[in-house]
Amino acid sequence: MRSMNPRGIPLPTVRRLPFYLRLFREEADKGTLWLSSDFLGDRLSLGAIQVRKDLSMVGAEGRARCGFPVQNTIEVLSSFLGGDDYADVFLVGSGPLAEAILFDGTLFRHGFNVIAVFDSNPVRIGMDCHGHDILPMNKFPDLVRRMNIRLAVFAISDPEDATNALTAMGDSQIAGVCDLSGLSLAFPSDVIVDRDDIGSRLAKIASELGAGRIALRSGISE
Amino acid sequence: MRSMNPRGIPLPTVRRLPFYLRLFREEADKGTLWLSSDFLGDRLSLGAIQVRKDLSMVGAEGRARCGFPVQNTIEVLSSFLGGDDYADVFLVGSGPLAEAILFDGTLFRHGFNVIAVFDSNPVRIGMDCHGHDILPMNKFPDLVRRMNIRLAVFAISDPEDATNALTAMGDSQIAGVCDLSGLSLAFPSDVIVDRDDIGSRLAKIASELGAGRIALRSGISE
DNA sequence: ATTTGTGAAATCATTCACAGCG
DNA sequence: CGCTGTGAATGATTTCACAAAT
Repeated sequence: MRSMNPRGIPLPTVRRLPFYLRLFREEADKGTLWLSSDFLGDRLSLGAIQVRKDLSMVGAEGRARCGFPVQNTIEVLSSFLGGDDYADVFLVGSGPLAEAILFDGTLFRHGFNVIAVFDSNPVRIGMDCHGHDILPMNKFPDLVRRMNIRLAVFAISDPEDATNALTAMGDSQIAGVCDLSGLSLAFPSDVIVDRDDIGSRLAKIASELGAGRIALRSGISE
Repeated sequence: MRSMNPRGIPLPTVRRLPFYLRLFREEADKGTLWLSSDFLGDRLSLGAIQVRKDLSMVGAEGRARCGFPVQNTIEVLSSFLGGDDYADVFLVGSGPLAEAILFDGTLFRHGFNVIAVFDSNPVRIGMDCHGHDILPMNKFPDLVRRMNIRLAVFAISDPEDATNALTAMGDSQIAGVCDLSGLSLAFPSDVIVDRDDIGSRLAKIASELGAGRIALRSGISE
């Protein structure tokens, strides 16, 4: 029953981990002591086997007939997710999208902290963005180095402001960026970029649905 | 469990398509006539081979020594992405996240239209959300059916409001949901749900950095 | 009787190697 | 040459089948 997988955890698994953690925490608040992979899978629209594989990857152990112990699994998951030095992030952008990110606390709930907010638009510098002073982009590289920040969220959707901000980031030592701008910005090639936008997600869902229709027509069930 | 799509196009490919389309359109505005897979790959942090494979999947054809014809490829891509009946979507939620989505026009730029905005919080009903009347959730199922809507974006992050909204959606015929709430909501099992939040994306990036992993060329990810 | 745990198999996606064309 | 096109190889992830555990 002792499985270990130190490193080499599938990326899709890593992305699901925060969801498990939150669900475990929710249930902990209700006083639940055990959660089965079946229950977790139902709630997260995943197969039970996938859930068990994922949890076994980070060393979480369950018990036959009971499921996974809530408190212990929370510890395993949160230490895996939060136990590194990637928890502090910079937010680039201070517009509606950036505000939404700060406002709804998604990052915070995942154990990430927005340490500072930057913008390339001179008009916004010095203004307040949910309790953060908006800093000019030219301070970005130096602060990244001095505060040892590795991750940034990029949330400027105006193409011109975005390009300016990108230029300012170019010289920095930032290691990873989550780009929500929906633009095709040419980040330096040594930066790990994770691009996303809602349009592309909807395109994906639409495509999956298209499949459903075909499957129905050809009588392939499931 | 996971179905294939109409033309057997890999889901990750489908998610990259909108990014190609946007880039082609940008370059079209500049008067560019041809784009090489090399150029596209650089801009999107993808390998050139991946770009060619993706484009060939939707039937876009390039020309040796030149690349892909800008106008024609735009037509191929946009007809593939927009040429179905999934372009109209409902937006569930009217808070900061929902406003951000409407404001920065990400959906619109990808060929999706937000047709109506709903909320489960009685206080918000009838208020204005970027030009849309906020409708009560109890109208959701009927309007889904009558307007033949298949996709919804779920953007309520308050757990109680979210749960109420979900209940109201339960009876509807909605086929796919892009859930931005970051909550673990139990959508009906016949609904295709695309769950994601920024926290989970950062966790993924952090993991790539930490494990010193491949990261061959990271890019638009699933 | 259920529910976890896991190697093996299947599925899915990316990258390679090289053919073909302008 | 430079660049596209694609079957084959590789790699990654999910699912299966069943053993082990309580």
